[in-house]
Amino acid sequence: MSGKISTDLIRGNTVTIILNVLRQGDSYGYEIYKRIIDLSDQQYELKEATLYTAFRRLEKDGLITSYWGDETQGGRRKYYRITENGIEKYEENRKEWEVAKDILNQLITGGDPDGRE
Amino acid sequence: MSGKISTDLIRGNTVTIILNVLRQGDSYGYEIYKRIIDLSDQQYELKEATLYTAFRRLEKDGLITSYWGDETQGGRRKYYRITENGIEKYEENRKEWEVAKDILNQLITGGDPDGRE
DNA sequence: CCACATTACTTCATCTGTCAAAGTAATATG
DNA sequence: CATATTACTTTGACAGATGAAGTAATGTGG
Repeated sequence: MSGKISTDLIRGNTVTIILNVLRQGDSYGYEIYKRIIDLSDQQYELKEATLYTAFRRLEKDGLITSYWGDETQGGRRKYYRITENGIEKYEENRKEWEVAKDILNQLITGGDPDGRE
Repeated sequence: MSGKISTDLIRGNTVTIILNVLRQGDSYGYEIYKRIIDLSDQQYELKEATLYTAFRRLEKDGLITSYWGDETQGGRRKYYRITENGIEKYEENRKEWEVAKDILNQLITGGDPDGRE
């Protein structure tokens, strides 16, 4: 599993992916990490380092906020919540993806000399 | 036009896009540059610097070869031709894109709380 | 005839996102 | 009690994309 698809094909979608998970409710790093592997049918693993660096950026940009969970006993968990701006950003990115997908299809399969298009 | 879609959404597909153009016949830098803008309906411009750096890489990797055109008068043109390995690479990348597209759709729109999926 | 747009190619420094690696620390399990 | 798993963090390195600057020839409108 994981690493099945080139990371460069995902690049630029990381933020949208994280925001999409958070749209479904507050969550913390490790859970989001697992959720993404799950959503991708074990075909893509967003590495932890990437995930946590993205959190920093998202928080700095005001697209998410964070708070520590109140686990009295044991493992601390830092929860993330999507903001209004985050939701807007998600909607934008989603639309952008729909457009990019079509363009990419055209660029990758367009003008096919084998007539498969 | 151009720059409409984020470059990070295209990243990783540059090579596939170039190989796809060359599958349709030998071509030279500037023509390929124009062709990509054209194929994308003026929505995406692969910058010249990106294109030419990609040529270097592709040639080093044996996916394309190059030769100077015999324009006796004026503007020199360096033509590129796709190799057997290049064609194989294209087929691979194309398949990888098909897979990545589905996974990305799932990751970006999956588990939608608005029930749009 | 000349200024400017366009064709055509090149190089280099910089930026950004991704990730390997290494680490800390607690809990669960056999 | 050793090992796996959960959970979070930081840092350095790398690769691909691009801005910017440059060279040079040809075409074109005035």
